[in-house]
Amino acid sequence: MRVATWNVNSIRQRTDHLRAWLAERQPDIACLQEIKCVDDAFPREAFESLGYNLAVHGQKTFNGVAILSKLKFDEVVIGLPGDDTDDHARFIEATVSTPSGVVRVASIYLPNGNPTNTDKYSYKLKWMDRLSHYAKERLKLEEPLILAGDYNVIPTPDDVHNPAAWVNDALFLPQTRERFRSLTHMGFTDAIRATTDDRGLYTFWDYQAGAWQKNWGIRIDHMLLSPQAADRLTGAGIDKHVRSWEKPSDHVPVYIDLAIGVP
DNA sequence: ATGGCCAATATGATTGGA
Repeated sequence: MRVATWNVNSIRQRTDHLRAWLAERQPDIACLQEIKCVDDAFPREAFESLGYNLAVHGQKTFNGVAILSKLKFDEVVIGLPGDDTDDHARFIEATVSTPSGVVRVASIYLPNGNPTNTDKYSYKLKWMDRLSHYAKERLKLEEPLILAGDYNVIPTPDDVHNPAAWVNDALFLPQTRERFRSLTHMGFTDAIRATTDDRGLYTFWDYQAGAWQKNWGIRIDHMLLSPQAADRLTGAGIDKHVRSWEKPSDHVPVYIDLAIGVP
């Protein structure tokens, strides 16, 4: 089974890119972030015609997440538990059945948090605390679980071209990285880091200042695996070349391969 | 790490992104 994640920065602007990449990489499940439209505006037919089922949690103008799956969904959960007043569309979770059992996947769009002297940063930290609480509960199920998405977290200095330039940024502050580590310490595996120690592996390059051309990138899109998923991990990768396509998203896809058979 | 971008909005300027 292949599972992937991609912040597409508007699904309507990236429909053709996503179709091309799906044909190329052939994921069984793809988590999307920043679809930037309401549910009814999602171009469903473009993906249903490729054999994907869709679970969409959209929002007008901003945010929005979705999951595409070749396997049919058993359950879908909309919204991260823990705060009924949070109206941002940043979380959707689904389960599918395989011959070897259930697989649970979440598509996550964690808040950016800048500027850090505003309530945007406290919202980010609270959101991360909610995510930790949810993750700890889910671990008790002892299922293969993949928490995939745009975390807006640079985990270590090896994950950014110029660490010094990011020390005061919400993506790299100690409190942010501390909360990300709490996820790995409770038992989740960062799939990319489980397969390589290479530096300079990035998933985002800013549109501005020629960041792509200079390879000024950051690694902020992650796939965290429960022990039952990590035990079946056979490979992981970043589709960097997609950033060089015409009119690209500023993020590129990340994918994993699991030793879980699909019909 | 900011000179340089991009997307959505009844839009021609503003907000958000990272």
